[in-house]
Amino acid sequence: MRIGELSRRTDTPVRMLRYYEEQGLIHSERLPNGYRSYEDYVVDRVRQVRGLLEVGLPTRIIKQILPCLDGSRAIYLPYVTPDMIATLERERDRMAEKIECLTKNHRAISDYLEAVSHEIRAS
Amino acid sequence: MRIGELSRRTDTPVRMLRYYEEQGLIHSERLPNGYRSYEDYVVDRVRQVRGLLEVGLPTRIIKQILPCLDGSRAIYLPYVTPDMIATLERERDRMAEKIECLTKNHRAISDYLEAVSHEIRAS
DNA sequence: TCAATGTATGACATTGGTGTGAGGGTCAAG
DNA sequence: CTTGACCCTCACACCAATGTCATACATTGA
Repeated sequence: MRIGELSRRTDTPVRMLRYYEEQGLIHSERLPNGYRSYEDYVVDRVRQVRGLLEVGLPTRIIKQILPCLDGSRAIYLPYVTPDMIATLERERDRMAEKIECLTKNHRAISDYLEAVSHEIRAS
Repeated sequence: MRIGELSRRTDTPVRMLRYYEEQGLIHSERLPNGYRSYEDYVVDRVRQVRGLLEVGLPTRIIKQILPCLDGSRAIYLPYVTPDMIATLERERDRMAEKIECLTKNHRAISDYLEAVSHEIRAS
């Protein structure tokens, strides 16, 4: 598919798709006329990238961890450096912290909204 | 306590503490000499603010939801506008999405690291 | 008293993710 | 052949969070 369709299917500005490519997060072939052409799987990848960006990971880190999140991972095992492992462990721990933070605040907001809705019903 | 101690206890640059105050996220009294003076509870608040910033919430939103996360919340109930409720619901839902995304990727990284460590032990 | 440390304000710079627009090709439908 | 929709690259602008620096006052200990 071309960039417009990818943009629609991922609800992502075309500008950003080019940017993600520039940052090495997604890949495209080129049609004879120079247009970018994407494989289907890129749709999912873009969604994943956007999710990770939303939770505060910079593209630099996303680029590093993406290959490990790709399903058929056995291929990558031989290439893993200790450095890479350290990065992954760090990010894994940071993610755990974030999950904890989000969960706590999510519950607090939910409880609050719950209380408010009771209040309204009572008045 | 003064700003230096707060900085140490929250592991936050002094610069940022002043910024958070400017954004209305924390509050300080002033000592006779003009120095900022903080209550103990501000330590926790700063940590909460940093956590929320880390997971991608902008200060504008944090400022809105913080009052609802303060424990003694009954006081705030009468002041809640429908507008505010809408904001809270939106943020609650966005948080849920983020938790899902993080959980998924956290597990993927964990699994990957697990696989790698087995590989290493086997070789 | 002097030096060191902490604090205040204000200004400017940087960074990363975005928005936006200029200027120009491609191509299919009318 | 022209129009309109889509694509290209490049450049400049923007915003929020953060870093850094300059200048100056306060406090404390040698």
